This record gives sequence, C-alpha cells and structure tokens, in this order.
Amino acid sequence: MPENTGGTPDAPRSLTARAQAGIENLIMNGELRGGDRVNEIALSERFGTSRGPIREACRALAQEGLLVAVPNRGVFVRQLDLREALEVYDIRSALDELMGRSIAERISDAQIAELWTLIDGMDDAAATRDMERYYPVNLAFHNRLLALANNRRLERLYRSLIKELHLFRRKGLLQQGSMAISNAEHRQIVNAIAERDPIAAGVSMKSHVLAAKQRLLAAVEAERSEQLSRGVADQNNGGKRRRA
Amino acid sequence: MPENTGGTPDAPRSLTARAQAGIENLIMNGELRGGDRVNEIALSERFGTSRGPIREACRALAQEGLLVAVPNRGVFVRQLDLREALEVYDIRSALDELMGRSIAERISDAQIAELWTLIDGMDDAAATRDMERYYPVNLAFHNRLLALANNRRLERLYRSLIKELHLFRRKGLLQQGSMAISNAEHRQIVNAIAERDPIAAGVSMKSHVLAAKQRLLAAVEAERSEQLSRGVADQNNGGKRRRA
DNA sequence: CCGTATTTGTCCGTATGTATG
DNA sequence: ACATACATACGGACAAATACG
Repeated sequence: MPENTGGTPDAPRSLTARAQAGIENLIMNGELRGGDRVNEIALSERFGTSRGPIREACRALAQEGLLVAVPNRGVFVRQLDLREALEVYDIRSALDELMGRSIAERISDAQIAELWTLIDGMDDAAATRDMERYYPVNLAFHNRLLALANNRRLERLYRSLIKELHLFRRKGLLQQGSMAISNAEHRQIVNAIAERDPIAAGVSMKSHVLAAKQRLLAAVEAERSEQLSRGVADQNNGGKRRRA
Repeated sequence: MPENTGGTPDAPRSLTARAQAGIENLIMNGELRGGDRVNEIALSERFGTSRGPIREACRALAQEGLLVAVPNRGVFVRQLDLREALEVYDIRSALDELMGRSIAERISDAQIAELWTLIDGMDDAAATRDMERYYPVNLAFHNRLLALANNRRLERLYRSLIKELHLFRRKGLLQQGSMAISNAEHRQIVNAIAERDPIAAGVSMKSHVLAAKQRLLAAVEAERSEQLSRGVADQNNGGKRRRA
C-alpha cells in the first residue's frame, strides 16, 4: 500500500515528477534542512516507489541547485552561506529592474487596479501585524508582478532563485521586518507602474530587493554581535562537514 | 569490461556526469538539433553504458532547459522560438548591467590591462575578417568579464542562458554582423570599466546585449522578407509536432 | 479498428566505494 | 590499521504505454 503521506491527491504524473515535487516540498517545509543527507532508500519507502524515480528526481533537483550530488557519497541538501545568499539578491535586483520596466511598458488600467487591491490587502494585514495573513498576499502580489512582466523564461528563473533562498542557513533572517517596511516600497512600485514610467518602476523594484538585502545583512550582523556578547563559541554544527 | 567507445580519456567522473556532458556536446555541436527525439537506447550504446545514467543525465538537462521531457513519449531537444530567444536576450541584458556595475566597482589596474589585450586581439581578427580567430577571443573576453564580476551564481546562470541560446532554430542568425559592429561596443565597455564608472559600465554592457538582440530581430526580418519574395510557403517542417 | 513492435517507466539485484567500530 | 556495515552506482529485466502497419 503506497500510504500517501501528505493530504494532496498527487497529480497523476510520472513517479519521477511526483518525487521531485515531493522532495522539493520536504525542503521548503524545512523537513529537510540544509546540509542533510538525502537517503534514497528512506525516500523511496516514504513515496512508495523504488529507488529509480528518486534518483532521477535528485538529479533534476541537483541541476536546479537545491541538492548537491557527491559521487559515491550521495546527494545532500544544498546550504547557502551568506555570500551566496547576497549573490542571489544581487541577481534578483537586476531581474526585478527588468521586471519593473517590462510591466510599466505594457500594463492595462484593470491590471493596475488589481495591484492596488493586493496592496490594500497587505496594508490591512500589516496594520494588525498579522503575518499569517500578510505572507500569502505578499506572495500573490509578487506572483502577479511576475506574470505581468510577460516573460516566461524570467518567471521560471525568478521562481528558481526564490526557492534557492530557502536554502540559506537561517532563513528566518530573510523576512526580518519585511512586513512593515516594505509596504511603503510596494506602494512606490505600483505608483511608478501606474504612471507607466519604466525607468522609475525598474528602479523602485530594484531598490526593493536591495533594501531586503540590506535588511538581511543587518539581521546577520545583529545576530553575530549578540552571539559574541553571549560568548557563544560554535553552537550550531549539525554534525556534517562539507568536503574539503 | 566497460569498453570505452570514444577516443577521449573522459575524466573519471560518474557515468551520469559524463553522459550529461556528452549529450550537451552533442547538442552544442549540432549533432542533435532542436526538436530531435533523444533515444535512450541509442545513447546508452553510444556511451557504452546502460540506460540508467542516460536517463538521469536527461533529467538534469531537462531541468536545465536543454531538453523537454514528455511523459511516456521521451525527451526531446528543446527548440527556442523567436519569442523565447528575445526573452533570453532581455534577461541577459539585465544580468549584463549587473555584471558591468560589479566589475567597475572592484577591478584592478592589471585586470584592466588584460581586458585591453583581449580587445586588441579581437581588433586584429576583425580587421582581417577572420571569424575563426575572432570567435575564441570574443569568448575569452566575455568569460573574463564573467569571472571579474565575482559572483559565482551569476556566472553559472549566465553560462546556462548562453547554452540555451544555442537552441534557437536558426542559430546562424545569432552572430549576424557581430564581428565588426560589436568591436566598438566592446571598447566602450572597457572604457567605462577602466574609468571605474559602475553606471556607465552597466549601461554599456546592457546596450551591448540589446544591440545584439536588435541585430537578431533585423536578421530574422530580412530572412522572412526574402522568403516571402521567393514565394516559399512552408519549407521547414522537420516532421515532428509538439503535443497539443 | 486491431495487433505488433518499439520505447519508455519502473523495479530489483549486484558491485563498488565510503564511513565506522 | 582491518574488517564490517551501509549507501550509492550501475546493469538488466519486466510491465505499460505509445506509434505504426
């Protein structure tokens, strides 16, 4: 009996595709943390398949950058250090500028109104500091922008980069104070888009990402100084070492 | 006994990695054209392995975007239409701007001199219209810029996009008149970098890509009008249809 | 419309290499 | 340092789906 673990019906795709989505979910939900070893046998039992589809799914995820494959040792969940996370932010900033320019060039009045509705929704959630409500609307807002850019390749690439950021060691730091602060930035973005000003839209979207990058840097710095004042030497070594 | 088919020593990586590189080469060399079906059995015989490593390599290449996998039908070499190629150019333009900014911020005098040397080499080749000599130097120039940007993730991403452009249906059109024209653009780029002007460097690199995009558009337009004047109706249907 | 051939999807057995006691 | 346990890497075989005649 396959014993479906999750609650979702699982679309009738190939086993490899299902395993790939499943492993991806395991990573996004934090069930598989950065640096963890991915055991083929355990996963094959969990998904109710043999090891073949699992292996193929791991190759795909390794190419995408979520896993790293070490010959004769296995695959591990990739771990992003601060430097790599900042690199991703820089790339995102460049892509966001392109996105803003593209959107401002071709958006319709109805689509502008739609963006304002999402902004209002975020404002409501932010006013009550309701992160549970803010997060999905924020996601919908950025997904809408992604779609409005009208560039399928950019959409795929951008989503891949977002997933990669989940591999940052302390992904909790990524959203530090994002709710209150970035609301103003969101309004600025939509303002520029509504005025059909490609330059301003690009700049405001780029700045939005770079501001998030700076918030991450500040959060990391704050955490480090706090650890130093506590005299914490090396508290988090999950017992795995990366290869020399 | 494994019986190595090819003549090259083949680095002692895993069979999957070798197969992945091998298939990639087949695509880049044009031995596998866009839309072609990738036969697992034929490739396994060619590489002297079983189907397992081939299948895993195909999953990786599909995730990278070089192949598309259709369930129960097999994997096909992806084919870029004009719209998709233009999308890639737009993305490249954004990444090139980031690259130019990053380089201008941190380049050393010695590295600037190195870039000028490469420019001179391209000038020599361009003066004699020697495409065989121009191409590798041009590649080295852009590879050097990629390395100077000091962003590993950007480097990996950019190379992936370049590979993707090889999947454009008429990749011959991609280099139309690139030799003579883009020399001036290259000098402009290095000039801005040498002056350590991040804004100017970013703009000149972005413009370089967008100019290439315009040259592609012009070449496609020229080809289409020529076909129309000849009365060619539908000459190139390679006998494969994509799924409904 | 049906039967056949070919190809993909999946599973399992074996060998090889690594980590551990 | 040696032997053992374990996981991956690879190969081969069966079943299902598709394409062709």
